[in-house]
Amino acid sequence: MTQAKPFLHDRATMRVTINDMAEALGLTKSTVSRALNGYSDIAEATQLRVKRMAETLNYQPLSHAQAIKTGRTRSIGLVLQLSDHDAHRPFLAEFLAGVSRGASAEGYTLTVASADDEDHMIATFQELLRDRKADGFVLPRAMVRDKRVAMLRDANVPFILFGRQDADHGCCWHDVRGEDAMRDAVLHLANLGHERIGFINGGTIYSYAGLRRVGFEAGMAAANLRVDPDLIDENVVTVEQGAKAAGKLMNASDRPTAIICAVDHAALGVYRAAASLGLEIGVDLSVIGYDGILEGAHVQPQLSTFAVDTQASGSRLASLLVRRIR
Amino acid sequence: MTQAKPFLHDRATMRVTINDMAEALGLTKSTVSRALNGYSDIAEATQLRVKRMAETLNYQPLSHAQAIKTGRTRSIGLVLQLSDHDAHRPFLAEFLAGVSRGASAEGYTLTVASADDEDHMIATFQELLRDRKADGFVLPRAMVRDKRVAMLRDANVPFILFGRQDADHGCCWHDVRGEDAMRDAVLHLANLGHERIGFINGGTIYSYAGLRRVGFEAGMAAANLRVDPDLIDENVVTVEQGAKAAGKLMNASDRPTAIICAVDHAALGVYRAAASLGLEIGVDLSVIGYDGILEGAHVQPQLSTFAVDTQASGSRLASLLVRRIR
DNA sequence: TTTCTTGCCGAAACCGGTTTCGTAAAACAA
DNA sequence: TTGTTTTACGAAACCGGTTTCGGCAAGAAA
Repeated sequence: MTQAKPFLHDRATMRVTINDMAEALGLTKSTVSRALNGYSDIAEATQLRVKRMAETLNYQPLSHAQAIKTGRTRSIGLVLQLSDHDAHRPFLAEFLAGVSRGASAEGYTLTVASADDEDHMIATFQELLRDRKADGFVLPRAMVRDKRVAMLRDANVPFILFGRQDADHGCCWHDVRGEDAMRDAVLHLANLGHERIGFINGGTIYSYAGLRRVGFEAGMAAANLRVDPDLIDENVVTVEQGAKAAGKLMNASDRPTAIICAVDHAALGVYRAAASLGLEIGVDLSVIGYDGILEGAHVQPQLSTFAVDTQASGSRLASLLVRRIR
Repeated sequence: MTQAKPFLHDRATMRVTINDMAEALGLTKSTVSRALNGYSDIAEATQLRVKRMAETLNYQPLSHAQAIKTGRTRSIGLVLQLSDHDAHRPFLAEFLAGVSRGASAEGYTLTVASADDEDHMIATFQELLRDRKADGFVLPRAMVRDKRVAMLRDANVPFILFGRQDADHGCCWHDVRGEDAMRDAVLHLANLGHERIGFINGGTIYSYAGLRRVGFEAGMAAANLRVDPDLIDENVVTVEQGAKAAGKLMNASDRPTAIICAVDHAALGVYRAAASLGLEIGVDLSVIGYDGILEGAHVQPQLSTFAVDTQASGSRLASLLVRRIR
């Protein structure tokens, strides 16, 4: 009259536990555990037998059951900065998709949190760590002086930056070489005969801005062109700011014939400014952006830009981080 | 010669455990646990004492330590559909930020995964459940026939839809009333004297499309206007599709003087089509969109649209789900 | 008073893993 | 053959919680 496991299908079609494994193999769970973790005091043959059984039974140890002893959850964390009104939001989706896919390819999951400001972000990190919600972190949008980096390094927590951290900070990063793009943009324009080339940079608190400026200057040097400080503006990331910056540049005694923008949204602002000045893009003024935002395809003429595969970067980042954690 | 807790600050500044609590209070950990969980067999006074101590010691039970017994991790899941090439990606960032903030306000965390297609998505759900990575799910972009809903309901897992599920499915949802917006749009245009009003709807596999069509038709009825099938197109979500659809509508024997789009990107397509037909938006043809995408502000004339607070929705959704889980 | 409840808490088992320790059998040395 | 290492596994403790069960003391009923 015994009823076998009544609510078997209630939620998650009843997991296979390590005890099931032990029973099926005629071993103790300690042996099973050590076999799966490759301890050397378990016979090679036994390890194989156990692993094969895990395969057929589709056994996967419960990550948080392990976590209580090991401290590691097999999950990586990512904290969104809400107040960050930068124009890059659209990419965040791509990026997250990439990170999550990269993580899951490594058997990890992605935990996403959000913070209002920098201090709240630090607190969020600490909470996540205290509650063991993340073994390591992906830090999008590396900054020149990055509080997150300082905190995590002090706490000895693995992390990886997206966008470089300058110089000797000795932490791990992955990035797309935006400076090369800037350099190529300059050379391309120079080849077309442009000599007065302006540069509208992004937010200088972020590492990428410094790098892209270096790239721009390198291009100018390579093309034997003088860098005119009047033709450079920084900290512009929105369309509005871009329009304003373009207005300033076009006000220079010797107008630029081309403008390179570190950020596509700024480039769209240049379009707008050009329109109000009665200038035709592509004729009176050339513009090159960077990012590959969708809006760029819907303006006339289509914006020349460098498309970046954010998703691939995210995925890459995740697997690098996981390897770092191990 | 004993060294007290050597690596105390190694990672997460050493958590307070339930044992610390028990010791500090002079109680057993079982009493502490039950006190915190409000068991009635613990004296009121004791419960208070324990809770206060938890406050001062900043004690928070480790969610995955609880999970191993209770099965619940205090985390909600969200699976991204990667193949979903819809134009709404930009909103995903907002949405995620909202969900994560809503979750953390309830003491929950957000686990994000991704899937390539619908089948993979189901598998992802099951894996997440099997590994107890999520106690419940937020399902963005409700579909008319939603496999996710079927699966999760069968498995008896709590979830909540964003965008409605039609009729009697008896599952929980939260949404923004897009149909009212469509209705208002029609009435607004009718007030301006428009009689030939076209409607370009979104993807009919999603619930929102049906609703918005209903809203459009309601508006037409309220304005005493006839709905002309030739002035309706569906399943258009990209700019390109929008341009094509607009071309079709403008080819009708009796051209529309206004077009309402269920999706902003489609509206941008209408702009494009109008340009190639030599029509001026706002003069020869009126357009109203829905979503409030940023690009809408950068076209001439600015797109009339309904801005949606996706982040607030996400946050709302998360707290509703958490309450459902409890 | 004695007995029966009831209230309140401790002891102990348990969840699904990991890790330390001990030990029988096998392998090697003497 | 005997003594000594290894090898390979089992037993048991542990991680940080939850939950069942049992029992003592105080209050109520007899």
